[in-house]
Amino acid sequence: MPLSVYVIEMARASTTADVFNAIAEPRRRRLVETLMGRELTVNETARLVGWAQPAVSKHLAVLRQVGLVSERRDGRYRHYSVNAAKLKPVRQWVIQFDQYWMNTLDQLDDYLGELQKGQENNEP
Amino acid sequence: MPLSVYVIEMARASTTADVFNAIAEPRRRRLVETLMGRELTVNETARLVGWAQPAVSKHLAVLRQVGLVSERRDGRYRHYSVNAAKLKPVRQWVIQFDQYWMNTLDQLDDYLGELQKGQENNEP
DNA sequence: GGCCTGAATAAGCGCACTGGTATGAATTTA
DNA sequence: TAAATTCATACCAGTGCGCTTATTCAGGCC
Repeated sequence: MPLSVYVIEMARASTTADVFNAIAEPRRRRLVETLMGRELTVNETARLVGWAQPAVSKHLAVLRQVGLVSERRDGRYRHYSVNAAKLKPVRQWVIQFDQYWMNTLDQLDDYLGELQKGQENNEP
Repeated sequence: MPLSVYVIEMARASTTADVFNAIAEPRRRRLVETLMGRELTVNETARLVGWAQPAVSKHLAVLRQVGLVSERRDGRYRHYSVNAAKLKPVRQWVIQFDQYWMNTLDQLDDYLGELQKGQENNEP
């Protein structure tokens, strides 16, 4: 008699499994872009991107479950904002391979340009 | 009489739709890491990661369809390698938000450390 | 030809996602 | 209290995924 084990068969990782899965959906990336650096209500966001409100709410729920956005309640309004630091695993994973493709001057220039920009934004 | 249109309803974007979806799967990220900077056959790869050969072949097929890996045929062997530059869209998308979370000295240090490493690898 | 190895592909299973519409809950306003 | 606004959630449908096992395809070797 074989030993049976209950296995949760996961056809494809849940969208809320991690940040990688959450941002695989283009519309969720669009939401992150839209909310980055500011705070918007659901309806404001829906108007900006031009989608139906339930679609926005549901995508925001996924982003919230992986911690990419936070919700602040204010009466019947819910203000959403982005926790950009939650993108760190993705950033780290991609950046580690830079040495394998950034081998032309053009690409190195882009890289230095981004660094410059980042430094400026971190200066007092 | 309403105008009917045949719509291919895609519940979730295909894993081969773009690089974001392709690397959402942890095992495919593992394959990218394993193949990065070298060239391995399917069986070599399978032994390294410890999975069955069909699993490796199928994940490699997905990565190949989005251009993340290339296949070089040599007799009955197929050597796979990574096209790291295909990660550029992901890299660009994530990096653009650095200014929103890299605001401590620690994180800036990490950033500069990575730059240093990249520069060294690009020197003759 | 026959056999072995390397690799891709097929079949079957269970599941969770997406979009749209409709509904429900919570809060504010008249 | 009733009406209106904001937002979340339930429901439906169709689809593709990932795993495992078995099979097929292709090339090399005797």
